[in-house]
Amino acid sequence: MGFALLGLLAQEPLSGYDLKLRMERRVGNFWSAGHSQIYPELARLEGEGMVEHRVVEQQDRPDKKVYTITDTGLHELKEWVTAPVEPGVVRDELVLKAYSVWLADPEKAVTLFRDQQRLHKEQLLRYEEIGAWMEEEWGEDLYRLDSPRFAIYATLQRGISYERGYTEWCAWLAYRLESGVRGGGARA
Amino acid sequence: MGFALLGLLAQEPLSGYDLKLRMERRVGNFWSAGHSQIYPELARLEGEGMVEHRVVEQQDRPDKKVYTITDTGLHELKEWVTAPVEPGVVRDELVLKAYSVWLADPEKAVTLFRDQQRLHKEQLLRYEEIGAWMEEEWGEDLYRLDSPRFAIYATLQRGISYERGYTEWCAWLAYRLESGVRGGGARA
DNA sequence: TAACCCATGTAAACGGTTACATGATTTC
DNA sequence: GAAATCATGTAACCGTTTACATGGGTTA
Repeated sequence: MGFALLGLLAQEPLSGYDLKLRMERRVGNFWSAGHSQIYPELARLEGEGMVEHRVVEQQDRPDKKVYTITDTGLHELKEWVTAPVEPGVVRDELVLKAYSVWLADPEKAVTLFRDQQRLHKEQLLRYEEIGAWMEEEWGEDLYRLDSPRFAIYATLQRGISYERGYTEWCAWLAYRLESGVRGGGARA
Repeated sequence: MGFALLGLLAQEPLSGYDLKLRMERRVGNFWSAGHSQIYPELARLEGEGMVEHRVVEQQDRPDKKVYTITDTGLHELKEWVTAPVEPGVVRDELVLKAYSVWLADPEKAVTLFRDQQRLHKEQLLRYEEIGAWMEEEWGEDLYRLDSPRFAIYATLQRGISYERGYTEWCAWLAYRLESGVRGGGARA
């Protein structure tokens, strides 16, 4: 989790509250955390010398602690980025449901998977819109390997490929459920 | 987690150890659990009347408890299968790394993503082989909506679409990293 | 004889979610 | 006057992972 915060702070100094807002919107669409995780984690990172903060006083709003990544933190983050990853476990409740779909009423199952197809399709369209916006607004930056915009665009591409795959799978399964056969009857 | 166990027990009675073996191989490729989670969970499910067990004595091996799903358990499982799902958070360490890849040495990053591409490609090929085997061996069953084989095949299809998408994304990113530009230089 | 498989459990640690807690300012 | 935003924290709970624990039988 700490590296998600460091990844954000490597781009710009932010308060815990700012980080919370960005983490709720899902960092790179593939991570998230609530504020109750963020504040203690910032304290931990500061204890390890990865970040430091200064208090910024505000008139109309509560004062805030603005965190900055340190050289140590930046170094650790860089090391971590290219360090090998062990394959993590993927957990997906819908796929687990699919595993027992043979027990279900096919009509209800169709409803479930068509609904999910629609939701993932909507998310796909949102991602594609954002992608088009980035291409227009950020242009050449998307090809600069040392630009954060390139990295943000890269994670968005994974979002697009993920949602496209998910949508297609839902559609495939819903179609099979609609046109399939129950019981010992033959196909064709 | 309980529904993963119920889903397996709906197909056939199994011991805790049998369940452990199947859960390690990832139920439907999208769930897993260790034995330390399974045994207490089975006790909980039995307490709720979802499963029951009888002790099977063996000569050459330790005795075992074989669990069977009850009518209650089967009913609960059926209800759950078509119940709506709240969109869960996807956490992917590699995508989180991609989010900070602009800080990294591009050569090291290429190594990371090419390695991951290869791993996901290999998994894809394994899945596709299994799929081809199922189509050959299970034939018409893959079209019978009330056959467990249909459901297993359906989850495998998600595995295939997932690994294909992942492989393509890794390839896309690695390619960009190989051919990309560093610093303020223009593209083309 | 050492390692591995079968078989079943408990305990500690860890990470994440939900709930508790406070308080000022601004918008409806 | 009520609700939402800004801002920061703690505490309890829950699910998962790792480690501890035992013990007989088989294979290399």
